[in-house]
Amino acid sequence: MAMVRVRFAPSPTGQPHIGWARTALFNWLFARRHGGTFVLRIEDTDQKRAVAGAREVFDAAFQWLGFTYDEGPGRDGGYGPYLQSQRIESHRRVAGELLDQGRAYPCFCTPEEIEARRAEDRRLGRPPRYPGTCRQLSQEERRRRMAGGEPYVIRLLAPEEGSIVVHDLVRGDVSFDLALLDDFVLMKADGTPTYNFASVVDDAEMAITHVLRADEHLANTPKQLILYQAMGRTAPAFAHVPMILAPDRAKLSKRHGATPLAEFMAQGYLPEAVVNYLMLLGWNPGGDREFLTLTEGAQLFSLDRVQKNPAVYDTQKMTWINAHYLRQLGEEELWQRAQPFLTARDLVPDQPSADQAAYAKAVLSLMQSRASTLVELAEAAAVLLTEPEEFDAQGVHRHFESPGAAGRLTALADRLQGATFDAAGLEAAITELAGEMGVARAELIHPARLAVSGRTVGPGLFEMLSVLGRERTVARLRQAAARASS
RNA sequence: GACCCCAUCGUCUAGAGGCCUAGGACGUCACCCUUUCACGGUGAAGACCCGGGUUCGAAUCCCGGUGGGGUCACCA
Repeated sequence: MAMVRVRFAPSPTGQPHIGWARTALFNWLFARRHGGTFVLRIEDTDQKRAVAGAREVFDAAFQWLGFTYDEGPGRDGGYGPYLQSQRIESHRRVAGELLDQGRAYPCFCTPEEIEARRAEDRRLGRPPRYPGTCRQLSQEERRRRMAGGEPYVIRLLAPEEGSIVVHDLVRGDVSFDLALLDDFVLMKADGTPTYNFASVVDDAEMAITHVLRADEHLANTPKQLILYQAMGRTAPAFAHVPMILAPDRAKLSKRHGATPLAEFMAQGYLPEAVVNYLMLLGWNPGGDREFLTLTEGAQLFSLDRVQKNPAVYDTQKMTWINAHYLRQLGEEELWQRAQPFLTARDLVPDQPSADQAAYAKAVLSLMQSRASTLVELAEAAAVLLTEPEEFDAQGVHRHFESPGAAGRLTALADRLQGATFDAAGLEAAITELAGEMGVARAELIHPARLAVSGRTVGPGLFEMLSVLGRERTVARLRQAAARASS
């Protein structure tokens, strides 16, 4: 295979979301797998909807995801410009050539006329189709009206019969009836290109070899194919990957289910987990693998294992994958990742001292297997990082309001004052005290957990106390004793 | 509505005519581990959309239905 060049061509509108990331990812994986180039092109043709700063937003998204484009805005590979709006000269030139060759023609119909016609078609149950009014115009009339400054669009002179086959790398051959294609618009009256036209000109000029995009574009492909024919250029290969659907099976949209990446970031998802999940949504390397890194994916990716049917995305599974990656982080790494979430909640200062950092790390490790996201981790860590304020109501009833509760807590505080503060030492001390008092260990353990954390659930008590340290432990026990029943 | 795509547990999927008594994972439910909660372990429930063919044999091939999705712009 010749040098593979793929492109990801988002419009600058809105936030990068889950579908955005999946399409970018598949393109990147394909490029890597074949030693090719992954190009980013921003389709900002529609200036009305252009959003300033899109490039920075995209770069931030790529940086978070952990992979990025080889060529694109600010990363010239000799096939620029990478902003579609900057290729306007080419769009006009090619449109002019098509006009000169008689493969396209100016159309002076007004939008109102077209719309009326379309409404009529719909009413009669006919496929809406441009009737070809301006097809018949003589060269003289065209020249005259164009020179006269009458507004016009440029339409492709599309073939009227026959069929065209898309050789799709995921779906196989898909045939379309050309009689159903009308003379679609190439250049709008304002002199800017339409999507199908700009996209084709750009792909051709950028020497794109494979177009991997979402399934929703499959129906556009015959238009693009006849455009390549009209331009006398070889079309790239196409591969339409299945769409990602919202949990209710509806198409993802800004308003519906297309969760922005920024939100996953804010919710404390790890990018490697999101990427792992996305990679396996609509593709799999065969077998039972659930965990895959970008590097592994880049070695294994192949279009013939891309699914044909759309995939509903399910946050539960992504959360599970996230929890898996979270548990695998070492203490230092965990701290690095969690720190922003801790400082955002004022659980550690912006510039923690060595002691504060060490304590936070120990707490994080303690909570690591009990959280699925960094947000959950921070919330779990808060229990030990701050003084307990609220105590679990049922726990209070059971452990603080039982007869002798205060006495047990005080006795425990007294005993732990002089205990060795590691898990083994604490266990020995508590076991011994329970024996002396003639109560089950649990009679001390449960009230103690509630006393130091305010919760009835959490890490093993001995580990928790050893992390908490003597001072905090004893203080919290005494405070709890004060409010418990004697 | 027309055109196109698709169809395996609730979800993601394995499955390329006999290996399928349809496998795995998430989720759900039990049990084990245990000082609680997680983690981990074990197990259970849970699917080939329907109907016709083809074949000795079909989840796998063909046809038809049904269902879901997409596209039908001077949006991208």
